[in-house]
Amino acid sequence: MRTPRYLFTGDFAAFADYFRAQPHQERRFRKGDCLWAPGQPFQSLYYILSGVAQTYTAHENGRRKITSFHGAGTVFPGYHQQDFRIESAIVTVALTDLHALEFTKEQFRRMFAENARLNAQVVEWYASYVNLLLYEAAHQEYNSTFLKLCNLLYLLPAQQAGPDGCVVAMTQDDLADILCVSRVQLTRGLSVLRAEQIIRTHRGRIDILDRPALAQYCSLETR
Amino acid sequence: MRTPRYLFTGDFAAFADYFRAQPHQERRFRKGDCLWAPGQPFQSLYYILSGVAQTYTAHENGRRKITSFHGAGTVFPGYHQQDFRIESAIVTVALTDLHALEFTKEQFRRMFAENARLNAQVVEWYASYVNLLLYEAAHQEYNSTFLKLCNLLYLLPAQQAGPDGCVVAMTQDDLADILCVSRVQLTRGLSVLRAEQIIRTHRGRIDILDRPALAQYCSLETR
DNA sequence: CGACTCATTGACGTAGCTCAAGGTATGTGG
DNA sequence: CCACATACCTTGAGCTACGTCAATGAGTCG
Repeated sequence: MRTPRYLFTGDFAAFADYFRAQPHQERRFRKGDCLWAPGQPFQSLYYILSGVAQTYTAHENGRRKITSFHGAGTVFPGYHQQDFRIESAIVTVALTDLHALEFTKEQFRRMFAENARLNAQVVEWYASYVNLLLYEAAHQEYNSTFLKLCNLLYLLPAQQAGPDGCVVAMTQDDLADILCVSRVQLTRGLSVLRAEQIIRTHRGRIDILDRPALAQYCSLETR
Repeated sequence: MRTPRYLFTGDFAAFADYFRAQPHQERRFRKGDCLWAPGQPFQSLYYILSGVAQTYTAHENGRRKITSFHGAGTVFPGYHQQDFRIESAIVTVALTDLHALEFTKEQFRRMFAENARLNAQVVEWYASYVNLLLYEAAHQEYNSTFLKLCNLLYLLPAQQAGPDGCVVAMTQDDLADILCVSRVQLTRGLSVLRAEQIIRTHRGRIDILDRPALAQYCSLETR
């Protein structure tokens, strides 16, 4: 049974050749670029060939919530026809140089209509995104900051995880923006884990030294 | 541009005859029944003919988060093939007597594969659910309890809203479980709105007397 | 080597939680 | 129709987790 993931990669890898053969525009973004101008509903979809992007929602009070990360072999944002109010607050920014194929909604609609395997995969991708959001809205919501943090550190490197020695390469500011907690409170949680030799902290990076011990702190829903 | 909705109705109304003509099992639930035994991943999907169901996620600490409501003309849960860990914590309970068509995942898969209009609608439904969850996880997360409450009261009757005189028929306990706040704190918010003649409170019911005044309190994302 | 970003820790204020007590509708059985 | 039980609602008091503000230290880069 699948646990939530924050980094999406490879979901649409099987469609790489198909996508290249369809009408599209090839796009290259520099580290730090936005994939589209913020402030309006989605116009286009991107199939990422290489690089990683980060998606966050800007709040009118100035804060932001980082929702997810999107790497090679995935399509973002999710395909749909309706326009939602909240889309104008969603920003997707390249964390590295990024190479992608851009499709208009209409181009994607045509592929969706003609390719049954593709539309089945779109639905699976949505289900997976709903799973992440449900985990955050329904489960993490009731957890203390410290438990939220342990859960996040456990889930983030899940796809690459060995028994020990995995790495979370992210600033504490960004971790705080994923959990919607203050950077200060996040640091306090990290110091507890550091004191117990479960993690080592660095500038822009956290090493997870003892994943089994970390798992002990996590909620049942997470392990 | 669409704002989030908590009550899903009619999304699949156009498919009523189609669903009836496909292999299924007809089911009737009494008020208070669960649509499926909690504790395992989804096995079946339900097309609701009449009645309303409530979906919530049980937290291991004993609390629960009410996610959404599902009325006539909708399918729940969303169709997909993967099994997610969190599904075992999701409960859907009939709030009224309820009449539905039950489909196995396999039966639904066949309809999904053969009916292009249906699979397009499944995607639109998912997009709409993601919109609700993003609103809660990314926007409401940063709002104070009072602002959360105003936003909720504004959105709940949105589909039936006249300029004034609409009604939220729900106990304060349930409202608190939607927002993941304590019942006590919710009551305090209601007393503020009551003092300003914006609402009137009753047992199991809230009348919204002055919707424009309520809107003044809501966040930009909500109006 | 200076400037900038990122990380850490302490002091303090407050929103929201828990506990507790009492009030008010609604339903039920005699 | 009344007595009683059972929700549901309201308000107060005290505690605490977490946010803000502030000062300082530690990596990294041009």
